[in-house]
Amino acid sequence: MAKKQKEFRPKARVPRGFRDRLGEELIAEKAMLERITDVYASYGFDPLETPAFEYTDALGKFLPDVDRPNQGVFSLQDDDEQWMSLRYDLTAPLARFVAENFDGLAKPFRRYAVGRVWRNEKPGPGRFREFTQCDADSVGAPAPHADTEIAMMFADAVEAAGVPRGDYVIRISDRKLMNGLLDVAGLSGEEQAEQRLVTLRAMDKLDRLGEEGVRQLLGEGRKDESGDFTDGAKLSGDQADIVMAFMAATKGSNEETVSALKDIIGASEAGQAGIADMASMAETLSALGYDEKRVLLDMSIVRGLEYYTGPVFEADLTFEVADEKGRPVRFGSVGGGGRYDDLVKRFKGQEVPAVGCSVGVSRLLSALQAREGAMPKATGPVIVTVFDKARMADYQLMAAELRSAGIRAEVYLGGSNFGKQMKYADKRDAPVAIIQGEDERANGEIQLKDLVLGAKLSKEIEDNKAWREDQPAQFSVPREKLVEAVREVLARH
RNA sequence: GCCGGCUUAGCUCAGUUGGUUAGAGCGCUUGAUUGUGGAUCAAGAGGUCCCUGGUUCGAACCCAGGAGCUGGUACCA
Repeated sequence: MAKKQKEFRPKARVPRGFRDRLGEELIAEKAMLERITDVYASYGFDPLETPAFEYTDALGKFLPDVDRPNQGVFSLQDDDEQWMSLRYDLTAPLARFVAENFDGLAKPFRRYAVGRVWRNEKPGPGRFREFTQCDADSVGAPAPHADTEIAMMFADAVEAAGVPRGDYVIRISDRKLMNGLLDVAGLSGEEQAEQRLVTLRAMDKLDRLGEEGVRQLLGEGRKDESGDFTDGAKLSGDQADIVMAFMAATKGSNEETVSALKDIIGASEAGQAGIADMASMAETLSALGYDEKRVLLDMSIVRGLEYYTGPVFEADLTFEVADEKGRPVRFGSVGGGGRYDDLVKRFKGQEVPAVGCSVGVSRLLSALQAREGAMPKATGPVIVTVFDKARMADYQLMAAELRSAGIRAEVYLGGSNFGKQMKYADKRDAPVAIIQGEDERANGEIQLKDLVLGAKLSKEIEDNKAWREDQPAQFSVPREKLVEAVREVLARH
């Protein structure tokens, strides 16, 4: 490299599907997480934290193969050649933890967890490759009572997160009901595995595609708006009728839904078991005051296909919001959960029943934000302006006094003149600026500028000169009254 | 993954039927105001016109490939 090369400048950019977050959003999310985990804790769940990485085989089905080691998950090979992956949810790590520490844990083991998870897939609106989940799970408790508790707590958590009652609904179905349906529809044979999958996926799309779209997917297939064709399940007309009737068993009342289900899939053994669990859950929930407005049996809920073995839940927002271009946005699911009796078995060989729920915090937060418009700006710190750098200690002392009184405060440490310092305070959303120049110091005083009031008054500003001379939002107080005066101004707004 | 649209200043976008110095609004910087943010006025900075290759005397514009964004769809533990 004798020749001088053009200096390499990396492009400053965030990776696809990831994002930077700051200020108000983080503060709001932290508060939301705290409210949710308070609910979990109040039900007797304890916190657990597990690492971001797990050995890939512990995580489950995504064993990296030579061709696509990162399909769905982010994976890398440790220096001992073992594959590790970033966790894609908090449930698989829980199963690993329980299996690893099984003998020492009180069963049922009840834990909640907050953590980031990563998925290596196409990002979309409101879908990122890194996001935060907030889960609670009971391990070692069989259906249906633990499931009922989770459903109830799930509703409480969504409400605590800030969704008013009536603006969400927890929809519940049961994997056993679906097995019953597949029995009755004659789809339980070995060779029909593929058809079963396609059928369940089609059912999951009822809310989005409507009856007509789902019927197409149950039959030959469906062409979407972009002209892309999706292969269908190729069911016969009779089979499709049964599936549609199953979903139509979803009534406004859980009791009616249960009774309608008996007619459709009561003939199947698996179906009966599912119906019994649903009936028990619905009855208990209703006795506890969780009626259909909060918890609704809904036969179109499918959720992930891999590990659920019993009841499955989904939390849906029922209000509509518009995006910044005025188009309606469907937020849909902001969390889910269900029963997974076989997850720990993968490690232990021994069946360990488990059930849990998960709130997608970032999604929920952006939904609430979209509805309520921009979040109220967080108030910035009090800014102590600097006139004379030689007297920095005086300014720092003022800030220190404010801090020990519990008020956020910072001394301006940039290099700019006084006008710029005011601009800085403005941009930081500071409520108050503290000013002490030569004159104030000589009198043992400081000036307080009420920036919030000033902003309000400035709406009527016409003559900048008069404005500057009057300084209506500014007043002097004795130096020793600093904290008291700031408190007073803060209390105004 | 598949199908479409888009990519020009920090942001929102105009423009060029292929021709010399590529524009606006907002924002930013500086000044009018050596000690006062938000109004007003003035000046200024800021662009590999997404990347690579091709066609052409000449490409930001046309063509091909790629990337990113976006909408739909598929998958989603």
